[in-house]
Amino acid sequence: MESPMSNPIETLRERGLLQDHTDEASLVEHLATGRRTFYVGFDPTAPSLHVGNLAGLMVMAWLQRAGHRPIALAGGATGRIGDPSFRDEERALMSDEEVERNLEGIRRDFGRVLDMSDAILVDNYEWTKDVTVLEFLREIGKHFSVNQLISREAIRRRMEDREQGISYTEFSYTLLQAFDYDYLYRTYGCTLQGGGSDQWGNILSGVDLIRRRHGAQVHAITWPLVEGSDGKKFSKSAGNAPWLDPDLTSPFQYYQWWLNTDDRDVERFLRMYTFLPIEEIEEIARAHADDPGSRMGQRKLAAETTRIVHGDEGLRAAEQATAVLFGDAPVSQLSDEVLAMAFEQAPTAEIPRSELEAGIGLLDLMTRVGASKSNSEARRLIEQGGVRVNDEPITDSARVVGPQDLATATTLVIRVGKKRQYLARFL
RNA sequence: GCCGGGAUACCCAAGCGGUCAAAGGGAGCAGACUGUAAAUCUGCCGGCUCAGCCUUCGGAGGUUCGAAUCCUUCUCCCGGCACCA
Repeated sequence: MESPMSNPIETLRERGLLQDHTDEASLVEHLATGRRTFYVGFDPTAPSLHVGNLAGLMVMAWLQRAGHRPIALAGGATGRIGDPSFRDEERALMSDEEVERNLEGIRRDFGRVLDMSDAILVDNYEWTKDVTVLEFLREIGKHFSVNQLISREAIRRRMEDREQGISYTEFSYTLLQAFDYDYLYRTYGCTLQGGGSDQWGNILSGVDLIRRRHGAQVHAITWPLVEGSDGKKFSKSAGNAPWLDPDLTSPFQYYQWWLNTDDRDVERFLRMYTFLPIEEIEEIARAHADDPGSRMGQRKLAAETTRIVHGDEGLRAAEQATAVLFGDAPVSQLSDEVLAMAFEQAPTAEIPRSELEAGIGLLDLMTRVGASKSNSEARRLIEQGGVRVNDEPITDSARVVGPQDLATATTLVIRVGKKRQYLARFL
């Protein structure tokens, strides 16, 4: 923990974590003159947070380091509604069980990045579920002008889209979020809300609501929505954004994901996703530019981001697995123990030894290990020359593996392309 | 409730009786190049016991030698109108 900073806003700005904010002078002053409480909300739309949520966690961490108290809000209520902002489609409502299950995982994720001994964790379902419609309309709805709401870009876009439209439910989303801010203001003295830049409108709804109901000025900040230079690298739909939960994405896989960062994004991401001093980052960026082939920027980025989420232990495992699976040494020269370690980090399957003795079709094995979704896909990969067993390229899709193919006493490595590695262990 | 529009593979989107496992784009995957980059080029991209076969075009049924394409019906989405209050 660092000593409190007088101006965390400036820190966020130089970190590339600041997009919009309410009046800077009063916001800076506010943060400099006392320990404040702020909140950031997360929707429980998935069983874990992923790197797309990391910017928010980093902002929270910086503010926490500056001596302020974070409230992590899990959107159990709002998540049941669905935020229409900049979505082109009405979101499907999630079941209660699904929301509950997701909240569990998300709670754990906060602890990976924040110091939870000085943080508050809330679920807005708690204070929303018993509010009556009448009460809500009288106390909250009264303060909102529909004229204003429909002029908002996020909503207007949906209203103008003849194909989609917007339901009253989603239209009300911003009121609910404003209600959250109002509640946290009253209950915890929360005076700052942060969110991705798409949340700017929703956050301001809360700021306005609190001014109207309590005559108090509270604040808002947003950070930019992050995209890789190659487009939608961080979106879940791209299917490759790693989870923070090590059970869903191992530290090794997490590390590898960062290691594959585009050159153009390295410096920006070092600023956003690590706590390294700016000077050090600039130095790394310079060194990286001199010799991009060494990818020292990516290495540093991967190391730091992995450490933040998975700790020193996780980082060590990731680096060791990387050394093993991407090292120069033929896998057949590795010890069974070393491979077993990597085994913990890469996608794997355990298979009875007897099956190996009898001979297993490579297509079948690939599918079981997760290297392919189907035999057809496995066949294609082999025919395209993308598959190796240990270090041996395979071109025969009818190939059957047996005991002689083991790299070590119990393990065999299936490699697809240059980056994907799968282990099969025979016990 | 009525009228009209729509539902196609991961996403967008063609198709409108056979030549459709289904154009095109995006995403994704593999190969070449390389730095486990970027850009570019090439191939793949429903499944299978893979020169062939099987299952797909919201669900169910029907017409036809033959349907993603026609008919009936159901579900859901969108828009307009009406009704209720």
